[in-house]
Amino acid sequence: MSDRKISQAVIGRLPRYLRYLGDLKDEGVERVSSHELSVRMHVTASQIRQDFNHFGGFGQQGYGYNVNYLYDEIGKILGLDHKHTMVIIGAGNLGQALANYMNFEKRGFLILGIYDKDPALIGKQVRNMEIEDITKAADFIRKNEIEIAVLTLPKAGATSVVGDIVNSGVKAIWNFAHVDLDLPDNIIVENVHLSESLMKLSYKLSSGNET
Amino acid sequence: MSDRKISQAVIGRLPRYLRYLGDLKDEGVERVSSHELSVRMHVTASQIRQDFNHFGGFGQQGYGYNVNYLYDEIGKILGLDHKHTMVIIGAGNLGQALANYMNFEKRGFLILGIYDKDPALIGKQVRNMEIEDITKAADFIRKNEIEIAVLTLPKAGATSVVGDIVNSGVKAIWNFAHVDLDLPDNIIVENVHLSESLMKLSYKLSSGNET
DNA sequence: TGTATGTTGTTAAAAAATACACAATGTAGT
DNA sequence: ACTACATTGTGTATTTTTTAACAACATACA
Repeated sequence: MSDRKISQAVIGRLPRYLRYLGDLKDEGVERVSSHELSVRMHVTASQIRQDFNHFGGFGQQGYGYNVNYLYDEIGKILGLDHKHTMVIIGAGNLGQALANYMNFEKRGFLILGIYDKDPALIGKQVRNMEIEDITKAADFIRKNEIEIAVLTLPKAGATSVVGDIVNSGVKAIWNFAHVDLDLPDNIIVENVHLSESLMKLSYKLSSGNET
Repeated sequence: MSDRKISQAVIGRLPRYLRYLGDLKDEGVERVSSHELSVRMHVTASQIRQDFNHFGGFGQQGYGYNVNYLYDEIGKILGLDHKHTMVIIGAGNLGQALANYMNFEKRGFLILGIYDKDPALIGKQVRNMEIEDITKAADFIRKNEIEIAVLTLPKAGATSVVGDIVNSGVKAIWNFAHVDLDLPDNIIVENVHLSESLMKLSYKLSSGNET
């Protein structure tokens, strides 16, 4: 119960629950108990129940959870029950890779534009789109009420471009640039810092050897 | 002090400290106090001091921290004071994008091979490498004592390939596939689940609107 | 219908992470 | 050398997160 602020930790676990429930669905499993799920996922059953209870509790005593129902409910919580529109800002290697990645579309994330400032890239075909001049991005976002801007630019470019993008009314930024964007509170930011992930890996490599 | 197990939370913050210290270096700043840093980074000064103290404390009372020294020390903790070797398993869009991403090399992460099973990709030039048949990967890892395998494969491919890779003596896996790899304890795994990141973004979009 | 069993939702306890507070100690200026 | 000031390292308190425990309730079978 309670609509109190859900902690980041809980939210961060939801996509993983969804993935395992998807697997169960594919296996044709109809019901699952928190205990069974805990064994599969290597977490405690208690945590699973606590997590689900933040949203009201989806189970039934003596029965467990209905896999399909739970899958749908978590999907709704994560906003996967409706479409989201995105544009990619920065058509370098990573930007193009994301544009080509089909799975986002399956989940309802539609990529409607890809932009760059490099004249050598503008006009190039990527999947079903043509890379356009980055100066046209803000206008496109405004006209089409795009929700999400994906920032796949080098550090320097990111900070200079982000102002225009934000002013165009975009609601969220999926940020792959190596900077912490300083944005108004109403703009949602989700960072993906690949190099930080790699450094964590490197830490584990180095610290593990000492033992 | 103390070499007790450092929590994931602390380790996860180190790369960000490093980034800000790098910025300070670039600005020519010689010393910084935990308070100054806390203002820049939007965290508490207390947390900064606590974090650094896990590794012995790098500061001086009445003075603060020497930027260059602290930068180097954190770099060492993260294992950035020596080179790391990697191969990329899966030469799709993402694999190629990572291969082309120069910044890893600057940090000492050397990409020495890229592999795929798709005959249409094998032989293709990516940066300074040629995509090779995935069946050759394990041998190359063994001979060259490669530390890190980057897994940029679809789900199905990942699970079938990972056994050979692990047997070849690789120490760590940087996993971009949408699976939780079930591996021996001595293998280090760092996951990058892009779709989970996007779902978190989506959650924030959906939950924010209700308020 | 009744009883044994299974499993949740939820309360309570334990553990972990974060923030506070300050003595100890160094700096810098006179 | 002395004093005023700055800032760390660290012990303690607070908050958050995780785990354990169990009453309440549904199921399933006799």
